[in-house]
Amino acid sequence: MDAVSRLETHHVRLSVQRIAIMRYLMEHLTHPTVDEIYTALSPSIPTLSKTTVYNALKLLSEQGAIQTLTIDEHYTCYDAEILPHAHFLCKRCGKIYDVEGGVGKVKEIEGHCVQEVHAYYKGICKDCQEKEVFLKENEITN
Amino acid sequence: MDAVSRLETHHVRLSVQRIAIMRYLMEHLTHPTVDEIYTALSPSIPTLSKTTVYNALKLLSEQGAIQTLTIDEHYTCYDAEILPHAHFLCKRCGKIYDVEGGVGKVKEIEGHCVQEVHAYYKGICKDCQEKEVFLKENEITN
DNA sequence: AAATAAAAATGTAATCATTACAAATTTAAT
DNA sequence: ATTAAATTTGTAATGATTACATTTTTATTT
Repeated sequence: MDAVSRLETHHVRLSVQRIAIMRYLMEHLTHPTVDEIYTALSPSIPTLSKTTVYNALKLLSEQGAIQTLTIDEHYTCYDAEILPHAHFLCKRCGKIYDVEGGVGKVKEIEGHCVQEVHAYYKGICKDCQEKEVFLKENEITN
Repeated sequence: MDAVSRLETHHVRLSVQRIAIMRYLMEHLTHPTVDEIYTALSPSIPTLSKTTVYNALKLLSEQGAIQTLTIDEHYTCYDAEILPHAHFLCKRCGKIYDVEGGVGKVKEIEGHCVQEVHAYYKGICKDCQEKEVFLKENEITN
């Protein structure tokens, strides 16, 4: 499914900016931030405003076309993968990984209507653990 | 277990401010924000600085004496309940509920070392759904 | 108890992500 | 082409969080 179809499916009116943002997210499943998206699209859309990126992401998220991740305390990031899945935030490098499994999709829990299910894991990722071993072996400190 | 013991268990050096903050969190499991804590403790500790609250919460969280919740996009809140449990954020009223069950405690997932497990649900809480019915019955709009 | 050094608290200023808002532009329909 | 509504844009404001220098507290030693 392409970006335009995704927007139409979720009843988002089309615009050059929205399509570009939606497509960027679908092609970059790395959970980018507003700044990353803005910086990446600025060259091809020179008039693009950061406010537009904020507005578009807010709308897309509200309409369910994308997912908003508030895993990191410092900034929000976005995910075009809308099927329920869990994330892993590396506290060392800040990278966010998708992980298999995670919590099941419940519609209701203890009387509350569940619209979104988020499962967050935090720790030290595989890559950083390997670097850690290397650093220790070579007596290098941070 | 009292506040002082909790701090000592997690190797946090004692101070009047840290004890007060720790005790406040243990007595108010409502996931308060920095502002709520600061406002609540200011009368009894008139010299209290908001920076101190930030510093203390950061340290307590790093030491595992409390849990930091980044469920809400707008502000961070804190929880003295450190046993793994899931939360439910009501998108209507902003209240955060503790919910039973949630994700299991895994130590490792796909090679990543898991230090914290967070499960977030978002939706409309029971209370708000009931108010919604009331509003519709009486033709009152937001 | 006085002296000393380390740790912690304090207050102000700075930072930075996000939002508000008004003006300009674009889109879609008539 | 006209018109109205929606969208984009840029600037300014907001507000949570952090940096940092100073002051105060705490714990230890003499």
